[in-house]
Amino acid sequence: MKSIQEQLKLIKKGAVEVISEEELVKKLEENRPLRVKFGVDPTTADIHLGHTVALTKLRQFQELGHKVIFLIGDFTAQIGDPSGRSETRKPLTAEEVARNAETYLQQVFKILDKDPAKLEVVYNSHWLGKMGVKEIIGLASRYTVARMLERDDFQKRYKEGTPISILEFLYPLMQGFDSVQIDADVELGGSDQKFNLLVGRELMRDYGKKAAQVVLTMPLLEGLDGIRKMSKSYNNYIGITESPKEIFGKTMSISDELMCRYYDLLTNEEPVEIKELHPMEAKKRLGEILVARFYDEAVAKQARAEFENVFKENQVPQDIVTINIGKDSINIIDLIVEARLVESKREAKRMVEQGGVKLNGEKVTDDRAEVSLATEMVLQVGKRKFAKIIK
RNA sequence: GGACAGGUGGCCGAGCGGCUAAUGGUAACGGGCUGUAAACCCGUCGAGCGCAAGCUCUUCGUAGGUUCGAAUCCUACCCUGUCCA
Repeated sequence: MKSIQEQLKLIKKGAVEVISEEELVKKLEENRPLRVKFGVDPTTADIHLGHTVALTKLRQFQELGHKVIFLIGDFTAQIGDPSGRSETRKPLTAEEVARNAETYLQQVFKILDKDPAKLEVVYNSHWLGKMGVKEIIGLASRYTVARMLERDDFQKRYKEGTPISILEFLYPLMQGFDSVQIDADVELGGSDQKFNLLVGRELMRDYGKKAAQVVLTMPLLEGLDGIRKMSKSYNNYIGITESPKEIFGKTMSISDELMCRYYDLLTNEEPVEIKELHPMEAKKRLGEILVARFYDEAVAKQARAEFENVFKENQVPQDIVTINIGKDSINIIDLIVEARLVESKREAKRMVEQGGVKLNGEKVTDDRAEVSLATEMVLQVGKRKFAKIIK
């Protein structure tokens, strides 16, 4: 086992905050596998690169000989969280949650070690589902409104006059109660989770635990736009189950600045080496690393080759959909709609007007053009939408 | 329980009887530049018909109503916030 100092160094790598380091050292000195809690809400099935930041950290804990307690918030997911923005999240059924949790775990196992000594998967419906009103009230009595409003997100919304439901006050409490149940030594989370994690600390003390959990927060990964955090609802994410082509392609479209950040948070590459490369080369490498992580080396190389083929040499991608029209000739607009490359005729027409439509590499400028389907041809709309057209 | 304010296109946010498919910003999409970068510039951005000028349908919380005509006025309901109790 590594020395305390070495462990500490690795644990702190990339982290935003450790609360508190002293307590962490004390726990490490006990020389036992620590129980490292990490919770997710299985509201969506797919995980993306943003999640992998924390997962990678969990993996490090495992490698240091600690045990990850992977908590599926199946109970909380069934309630529906009104938090944040305008759209209230709709409650999921038990089946949906179970299904999501299953696929979620499947993906998580790509990163975490499944060894039961190092990984325990728990569901919070186990204890939360059994709580009675009395116990819930008991839990609620341990925290005050003033303290709740300390959370900057609540504070902001309160000042702005946007709604905050009581349920949202309950979330941190339930999450904290999970820590009590699990007997967590450490809880890991994104930096936006700081408040909730801290509530867990206090609740543990309140429930008479000898030592409260140490809080470790990780930075939030910016999404493809480079501004907002990576999130499904912003549609700026790279999902780890996406095709190699997509992962690679999306990676290539990020800014150089963001690329550095991704290197930082998602890889073990040395920053110096990267700086020496041409940015494009560096980015291709990043794409390869990412694809390799979720698939393998060979697939990564292939994704890169494919990319270079398509964009540098203006070739058509390999795996495009084939559309069977069943007619001898067809109007170009109808063809685009048939091929489902756009959603309406108007949009198809705009595409043609704007010069974004190509047939076998030739730009189509007339929206009344009749296309003869005697031979197989390739239709391209915009930079990345392709379809093979056959009669 | 009472008084007041508000709910508009993916989001933010103007409009407050006809000139409004609805200013502006942002996102998205197309084109240019390039490293399919980013930034930047130009353009598009509800749908159907038409070569086109243009026509038609659907959209401003929900349901009704007034009017030749409503996102705009009235009524009821739903939702949100503020202040008072």
